[in-house]
Amino acid sequence: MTAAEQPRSGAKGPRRAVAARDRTRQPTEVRRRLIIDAAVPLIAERGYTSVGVRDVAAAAGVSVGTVTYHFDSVQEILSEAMVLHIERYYTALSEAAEHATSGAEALRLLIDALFTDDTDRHWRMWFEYWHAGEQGTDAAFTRGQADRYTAWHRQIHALAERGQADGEFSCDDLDGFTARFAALADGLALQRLRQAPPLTTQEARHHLNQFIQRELVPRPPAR
Amino acid sequence: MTAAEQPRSGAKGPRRAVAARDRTRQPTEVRRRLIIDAAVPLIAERGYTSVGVRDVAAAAGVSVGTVTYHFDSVQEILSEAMVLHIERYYTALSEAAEHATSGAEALRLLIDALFTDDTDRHWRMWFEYWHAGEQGTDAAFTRGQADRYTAWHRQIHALAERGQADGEFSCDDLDGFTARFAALADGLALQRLRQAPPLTTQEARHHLNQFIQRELVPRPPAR
Amino acid sequence: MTAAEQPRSGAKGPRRAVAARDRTRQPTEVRRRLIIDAAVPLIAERGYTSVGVRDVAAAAGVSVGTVTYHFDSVQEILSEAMVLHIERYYTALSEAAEHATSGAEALRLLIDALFTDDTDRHWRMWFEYWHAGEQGTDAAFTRGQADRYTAWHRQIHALAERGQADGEFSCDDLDGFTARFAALADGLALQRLRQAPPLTTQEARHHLNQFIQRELVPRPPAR
Amino acid sequence: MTAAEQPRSGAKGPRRAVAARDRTRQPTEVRRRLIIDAAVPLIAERGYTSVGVRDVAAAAGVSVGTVTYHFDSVQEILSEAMVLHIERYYTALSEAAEHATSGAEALRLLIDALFTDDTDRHWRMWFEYWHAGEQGTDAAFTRGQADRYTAWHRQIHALAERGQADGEFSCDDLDGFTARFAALADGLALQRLRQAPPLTTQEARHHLNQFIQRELVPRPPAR
DNA sequence: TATGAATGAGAGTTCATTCAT
DNA sequence: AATGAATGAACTCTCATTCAT
Repeated sequence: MTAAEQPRSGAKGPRRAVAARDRTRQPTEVRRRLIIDAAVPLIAERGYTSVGVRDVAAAAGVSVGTVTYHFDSVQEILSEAMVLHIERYYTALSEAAEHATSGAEALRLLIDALFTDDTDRHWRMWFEYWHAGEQGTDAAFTRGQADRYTAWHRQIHALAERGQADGEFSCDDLDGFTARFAALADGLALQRLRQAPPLTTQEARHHLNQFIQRELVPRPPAR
Repeated sequence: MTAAEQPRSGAKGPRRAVAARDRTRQPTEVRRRLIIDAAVPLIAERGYTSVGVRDVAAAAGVSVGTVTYHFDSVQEILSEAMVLHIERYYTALSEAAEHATSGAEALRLLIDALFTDDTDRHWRMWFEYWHAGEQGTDAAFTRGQADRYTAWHRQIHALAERGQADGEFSCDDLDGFTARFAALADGLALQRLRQAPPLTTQEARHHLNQFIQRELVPRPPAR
Repeated sequence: MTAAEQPRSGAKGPRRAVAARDRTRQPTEVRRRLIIDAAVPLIAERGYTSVGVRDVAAAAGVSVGTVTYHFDSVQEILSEAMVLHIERYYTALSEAAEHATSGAEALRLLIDALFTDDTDRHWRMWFEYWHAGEQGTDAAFTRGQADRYTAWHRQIHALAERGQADGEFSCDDLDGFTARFAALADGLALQRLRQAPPLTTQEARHHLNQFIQRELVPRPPAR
Repeated sequence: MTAAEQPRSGAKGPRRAVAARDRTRQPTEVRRRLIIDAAVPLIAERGYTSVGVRDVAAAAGVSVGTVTYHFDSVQEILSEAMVLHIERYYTALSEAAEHATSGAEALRLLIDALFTDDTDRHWRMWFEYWHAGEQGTDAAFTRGQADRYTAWHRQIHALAERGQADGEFSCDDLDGFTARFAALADGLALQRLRQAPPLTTQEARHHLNQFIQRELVPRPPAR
């Protein structure tokens, strides 16, 4: 899934691709997608500021010319790669929550999906995405970020609302809960990625569960 | 407010240090410090990946040669600048908490100091620092980050412990509280810096206060 | 403190310049001039669109980094090189005319200086300069061109006026004469550079002399 | 007026031919001509060094592949486009002169046709053509240029000769007159295209008419 | 005949680092 | 200690050309 390893052997010479290059032709949309897919792990591993067209080209198994033929700039590639990955992640989270039979269970499933052993790269990417918005990027990118943030908040909000509507628990400040939940998740991810020793996924989930227990007061099932 | 820009209107050729005449000699440590101080605002504003030796030199009013004379690499300058700034910030937070007469008040003061109108640059720097650890940086830097994180946690822990010892409130999981508090603070800062509209400082403080109210159960003063 | 030293030792082929490069240091203004001087013949021979930084660097005996250190862009180098050369040429023409004792003689000397065996490169450069103004270049460049054109016309005009004032010849339309003289000179240069067989310098001068004979009616010396 | 621009608003990825659907097949000669015709205005507007295969393809409404299928190189396209345009122009000039009933009138008509409000693009193209011969171009191109120059001179020469044969005026040096006339026309065109303020078409014609008045001494109609 | 994806050499530019002064 | 000219590797991007379809 990650790979994209390029032998890139000792090859000092003309730096040809390994064997006689495939030179397989792909419709633009397909090739674009292949390139973006190849860029995702690079960004997750090295950080978007350290990824260049040559890296992407090598990872995608095409020439630099091919990369620049399909994209207007590196920025475009990196942005699309980050966005693609982020959206994939959120889609996965949504799906996890959809299987629930109640709001409370949905939140629990969401928490379980938020921190597993292979969500680290997602979080890494998420913070790369976050950091990329800091400067230099255009308005569209920034707006996209804000939109994604909003959508994520809305999803949390909806689940909490559903639980409340179903009478599972009560909460006097749904918006506040949402903001705190989202913030806590982000902050725990930071701890997992930076602290030594890192927060375990289990601990991260535990903290979130503790949190909702305190914020969402369980209501006794209607008699 | 910070700027340090070079007017450089119609000028051609290489940029030069602003004041070339006052070639004041400074003891190494003094000069190092002056340079680092000049680098701090640059990083906060542009991000550390966008700050070069020339920028630092210009901001410090010295030549590039002077900068590289005192430092082994750009990395060194940027690392030290970030560390310096972070430590300053935490020192300020500590001092804010020290004026308290009780653990509970100390936590409140800490929260007040965490989000004010001029803590944005500190948070920005904090996330730059955080992001810088992602890759490329050496072990020492990474260790320093972890240490700083630990120290910050210890401080929160100590305040909570103090409150508990004084019987102000009770908490059955001080370590857990600490982790969640730190995470929540980081996550709220992320929201403040990226969301549209941004979280206000007031809201951020409110969320933290709500959080400790729920986590630290107040105990009636001993009769 | 930070280290992060890159060994960088094993460097396979550092690809140093041929011999131990001089690495002679020059004040910016001197180096700029050396580079521009090196660029002039390149432009005259290959045309300004075919001259790149690497060519200029090689011709000037410095590295590309040195070239870009002293100039903001290739455009800047090429523009300055063309301007420098053009101005040198016109200065030479002015000096040639200055030695004359009368307006009529001045015009003859001017014509002699306009077409000699080593004015071809000047004309070539002139047309490069002319062509460079066609598009893409900024307003300052275009204005400079117009100014230079005007100055050249003024010079011709002044000489003709002097001859008329001295009673050497009469001309009822000095401005018209000027425009035609300048145009004829340019047009003859075009023929010299492109026609097969090329117009000889002698022929070019002859045409100009014929022209002034027809335009400037000699007046019998006052009796 | 010419444009041929691609709207290409927010589009990402490679540019495509405008109308991809009407993949009409054309005999080689027809397609070549269509492509060359499309290239002409591009050269006149941007200069031949700024015109690429993609531009030509877009302007011709075909793919890059089609362009390179019909031509061996960009140079070939641009050369042919310039030649085509130049020849068209000279043909128009010839026709203008043909309607005359005498050599003198023919010259006047020629002058009128040389500078009108829509000859600017022709002159621009002419100088592009001229400049293109400077370097890089092959022998055939250079020879073609010389031939065209010669033909143009021959035409002027013929008209002057006719006038002289008809006894309209006398000229003791027809070759010299021809060279000067051609040179003057070129030089005036340069002034029109570069001077600020530009020479008006009226002035340009006036200068040429003045010139022939001085060079071709009118002879009283035979009694 | 026509297409357009693929290529790679080469362009201009940036910039951390070196080092003679 | 301080300077700033010099360096060259590495970057992104352009573009004529190739070629499978």
